[in-house]
Amino acid sequence: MVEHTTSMAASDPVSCCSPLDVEVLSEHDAVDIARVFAALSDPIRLRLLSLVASTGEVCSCDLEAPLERSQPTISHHTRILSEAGLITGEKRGRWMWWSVNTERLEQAARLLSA
Amino acid sequence: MVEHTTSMAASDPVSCCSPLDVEVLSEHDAVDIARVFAALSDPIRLRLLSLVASTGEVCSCDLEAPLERSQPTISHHTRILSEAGLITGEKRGRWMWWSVNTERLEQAARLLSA
DNA sequence: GGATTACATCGACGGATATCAATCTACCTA
DNA sequence: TAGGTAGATTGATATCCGTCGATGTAATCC
Repeated sequence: MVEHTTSMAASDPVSCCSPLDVEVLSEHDAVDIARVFAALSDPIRLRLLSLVASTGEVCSCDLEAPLERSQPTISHHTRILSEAGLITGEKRGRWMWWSVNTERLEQAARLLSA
Repeated sequence: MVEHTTSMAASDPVSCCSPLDVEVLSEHDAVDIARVFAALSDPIRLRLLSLVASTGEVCSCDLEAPLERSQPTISHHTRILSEAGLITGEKRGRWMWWSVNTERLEQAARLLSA
C-alpha cells in the first residue's frame, strides 16, 4: 500500500529496536486519507452508498425507509459521505438527488493495493 | 461497489419517494465491512500500516518513536489492525513482529471498485 | 533466582460520533 | 399569498474511541 522509501530489514532477533526514521506516510496525508475511510466505517453509510450505487441516483426521501433512520440522521450521513467526496448531491426542486463519485471510490481502492 | 440486485431508475422529478425495498447490502455484511474500514480510519493506524508495509516486518518497539505514541497506545492500535485482519503478529523471543496481510488489503480494495 | 525488557491489560479521562425531536429554510403548489 | 413539503441545522444525550499512567505477564540476561 501507499508509498515506499527505503527498506531496512531488521529481522535479527538479537539486534532490535533501531528506530526507523523513514517517514513513510506523512502525518498530513494520513489525516486526509483517514477521513475517507472514516466515512466508510459506518454500517448505515455503507448501506446508503450501496443503495445509491445500485440505483444510480437516489433522493434523500428514498433513504429513510430502507435504512430505518430519521430524516436528520440521513441528512447527517449524506453530509459526511459528501464531504468525503464519495457522493455528490444535486438539488432539483424540493428534492436532493445523490449519486456516487466513482473516481473517488477507485482512488480509495488504489490506496489499498500495492 | 458491492452487490447489486435490481435497479429502478426514479429520476422523474415529479414522482418521487417510492420506497425502495431493494436490500442492496445486508445489515450484517455492512457491520462486517465497516469494521475493516474503521480500522483504517485513524491516521496513526494508517501510518503504522505504512511503516509495516514498507519494511516488510516491524517489531512493536520500532513503532513508538516514529508514531510518537506511548507503548500502550501502540499496542492498542496493533490489536485493532490485527483483529481487522490487516496485519499479522508473530511473537519471537521478547519481540512481537508485525507484517501486512496483503490479501486482506486487496479484499478491502475490491469492495470499493465496481 | 533476580533484574530487566517487550508487550498486554486495566482504569480513567476527554473528545468524537450516532441518534432523534424540534426548529429553520427553501421551494413548490393552489 | 398561504400552506405544505424536502431537507438542513440545532441542541441534547448516550455511546464509542484515542490516549496514557499504572500494573500484570512472559521471555531474556546476568
